[in-house]
Amino acid sequence: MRERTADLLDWYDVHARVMPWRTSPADKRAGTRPDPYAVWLSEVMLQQTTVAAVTDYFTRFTARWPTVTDLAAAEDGDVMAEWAGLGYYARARNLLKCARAVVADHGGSFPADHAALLALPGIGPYTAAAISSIAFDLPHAVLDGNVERVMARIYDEHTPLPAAKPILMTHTAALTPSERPGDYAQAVMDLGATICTPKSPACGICPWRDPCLARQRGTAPELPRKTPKKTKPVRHGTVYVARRPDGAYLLERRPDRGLLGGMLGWPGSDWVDVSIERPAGTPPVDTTWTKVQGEVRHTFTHFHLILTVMLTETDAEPHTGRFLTQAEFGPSDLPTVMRKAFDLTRH
DNA sequence: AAGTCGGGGTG
DNA sequence: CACCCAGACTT
Repeated sequence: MRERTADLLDWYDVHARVMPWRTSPADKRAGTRPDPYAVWLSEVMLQQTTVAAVTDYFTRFTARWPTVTDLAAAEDGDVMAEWAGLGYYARARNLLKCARAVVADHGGSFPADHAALLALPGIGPYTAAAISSIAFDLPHAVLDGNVERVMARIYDEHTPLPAAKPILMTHTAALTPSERPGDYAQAVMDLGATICTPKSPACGICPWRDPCLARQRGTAPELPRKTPKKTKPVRHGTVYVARRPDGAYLLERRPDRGLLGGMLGWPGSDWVDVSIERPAGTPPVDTTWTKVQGEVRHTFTHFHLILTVMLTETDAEPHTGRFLTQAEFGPSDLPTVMRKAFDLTRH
């Protein structure tokens, strides 16, 4: 299989997808080097997130903060607001920590060293290997969901994930070339995203069609095997949307730890598993509240949520949170579940 | 090893 | 509806 790496790189030379953060093989041959800041920022955004969802966020971030030094100097709230809607908000908090560590400890340049990268906040095994190989041409192997699927298929590996990870890592590490390790990594991921897809893989046009054991044995569509997941429970809660006559809204900053950490949100009850009656919590302002018609339905990683939305217009002093003026806040600054609650009040 | 942590696209 | 995704971090 080792000699097949060249076939994949040849395929990548022709079929590499164009992305705003990517340096094409042709540009690299002409002497262009990838920007480690762009590689890092894109790889963090791409953690468990699709290319389509990331593209606009990447463009806005690099326009607003062109270098890691610019980002390190940004206000926390501005970065969280710019990240709003992309999800996994710990990434945004760690993004700032990492940028500030690069400035404070590495002179404002990302270290060209796998161990040093791995020590930075928000950079785990995948992202450290991705930056090492893509930005610095260091021969480290990346193992993401795409690579797992491609390796499980070409080696017809039936051990279920995540137990199979070490085996699959051994396979892709053995295939990673000392020349163009970053292009190899991106090529396998492109292959997984466009040809070796989870369902109905396009084996007929795959550059690894001939050596692929799963294609030979007809097992490709059922690989990789995974240990079954638990079903998501349903939780209920209530949020309170208070609007002041001047158009300001009552919001609170959620604690850094936990769900939607560091993001703005509406005050409200805890979110609890299905109960006899829905949790109402304590209204943040003593006034008359009106139940908004309908409800908010939203699904997080490990539970479904149904929210009751209460609405009022008041200029009374709140017990919690702070009224943010129209200049200080827009609905796009909110995580999606909170934006859904806002939208419900506007119907 | 298992649980926490978003959101959108796909079938 | 469930599944998938260029995973990291905590316990």
